[in-house]
Amino acid sequence: MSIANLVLAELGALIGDPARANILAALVDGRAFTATELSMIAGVAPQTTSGHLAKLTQANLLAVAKQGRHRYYRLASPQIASMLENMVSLAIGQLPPRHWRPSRLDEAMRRARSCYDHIAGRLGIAIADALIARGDIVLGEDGGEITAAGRRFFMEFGAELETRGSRRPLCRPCLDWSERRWHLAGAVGAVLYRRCLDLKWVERSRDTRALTITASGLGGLAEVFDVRLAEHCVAQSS
Amino acid sequence: MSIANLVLAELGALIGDPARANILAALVDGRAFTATELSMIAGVAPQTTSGHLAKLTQANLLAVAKQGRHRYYRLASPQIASMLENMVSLAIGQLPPRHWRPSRLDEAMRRARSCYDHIAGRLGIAIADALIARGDIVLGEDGGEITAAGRRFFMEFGAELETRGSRRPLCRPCLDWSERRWHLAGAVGAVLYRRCLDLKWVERSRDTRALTITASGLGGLAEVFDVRLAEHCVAQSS
DNA sequence: CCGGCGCTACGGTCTGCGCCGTAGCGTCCA
DNA sequence: TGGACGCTACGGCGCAGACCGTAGCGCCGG
Repeated sequence: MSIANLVLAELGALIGDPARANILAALVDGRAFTATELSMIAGVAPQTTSGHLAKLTQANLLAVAKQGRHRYYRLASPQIASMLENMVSLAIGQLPPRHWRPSRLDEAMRRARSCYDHIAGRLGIAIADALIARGDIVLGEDGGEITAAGRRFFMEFGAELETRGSRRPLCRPCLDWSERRWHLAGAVGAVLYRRCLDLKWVERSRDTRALTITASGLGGLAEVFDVRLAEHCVAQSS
Repeated sequence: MSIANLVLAELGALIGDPARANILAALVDGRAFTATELSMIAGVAPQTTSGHLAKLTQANLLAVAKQGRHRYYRLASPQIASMLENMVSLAIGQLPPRHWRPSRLDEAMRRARSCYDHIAGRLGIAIADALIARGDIVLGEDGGEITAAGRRFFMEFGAELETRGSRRPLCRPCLDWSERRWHLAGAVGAVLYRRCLDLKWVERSRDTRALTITASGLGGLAEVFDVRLAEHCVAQSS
């Protein structure tokens, strides 16, 4: 059949290797890592990792930025992060229904995590729900729009929406693997995440995508988004 | 890292084999095929195909139905079709920008095709646009809703929405690989497709997912959905 | 200028798995 | 009931590719 499923097979094969899957999964939070860091993450030697990175880059899945003697690799586009989360979401769903014990990390990830450059997990969904419920955002078939009220809110909130020139979709749904629902991606998702970081409402951790909600974040989220997360939803320690 | 990216690698590896990718791509239109038919499609011997089908079934990507001495394989869920189209969409987008000559088949596929059990391509998007523009459907963050007006329209249109009991989402966006926009999936997409088939507005072809828009379909679509497809958008021959 | 470091290129090894030939089981028809 | 057909199980072949050791190329700091 046509070229389409050749491409499909190639893409699948790229994701299909455990080392490469580790690399891609590590980059889903949007951060850039050096080749050596990724080799640690992937669990293989730097030489092998280099080959993997070359393949992924040639397929335009990764973008690379030289900085001195380091090479920083990151996902080439947010859509790729969405697709990966989508695949994980579906794979977990299709998994044989053995009830695995939710690990502590998994629980933290389910609560709130970064997905490329926006927020996922229960927190991400709660924010999306709030914005939609109050009419600030309408998700359309090709990504959705921000209403006039929404623009006003974002301005008050201190989240500058850069609408000039960027061909990036303002607002796009991204399927959540833990909650099996959609959260906000696109420029809106990015600017919300950035603002929450600036306000120190959430903090990213060193080596995982899980986000911790701070005490001030708990108050702020409740006030601004009417997001009332039960106490047990906030990290106990830290 | 956690179990999530092991699952990711497994899923990728399943899709990553050319024979299996062919099989999956053939099933994306929602039809069920026998093992032998799929072996022809995949281009490998029946024994090999049998192994592939077993793997895909064990991973819950395919569902199988025995009928006499035949075994009909189909995708286990519409979400899988969405994910596959999503992957193709992204892979084509990431492709090196060599301008390939659009083949006749590709053009037919871009015009209108079936995607699992709903309509994709320019036609699918036009219908989605129309329904959203007139307020029959509002796509929400977790799939969208049908308005009261929408329910009225569907009833008049003769498309029965089965809301009882089914846990299937009524309305869900599905990314279109040719147009790079969202079209309607879920129960709404299915019932629309079914109705268009019943009305003989579109006809499926034997061995491809491309749909041909009939003359009566051209009129009906214009009348009901205000979809005005230019003449050259309708199949010249046949 | 030299040594250390990050990264990549190349060659060889080895495992995994895709593939088919043969064979066996169940189903349908004459 | 015998034979054709659809499908799957098993076993051996062969190849792609993942992996690492060695080596070479840029970039940095002293």
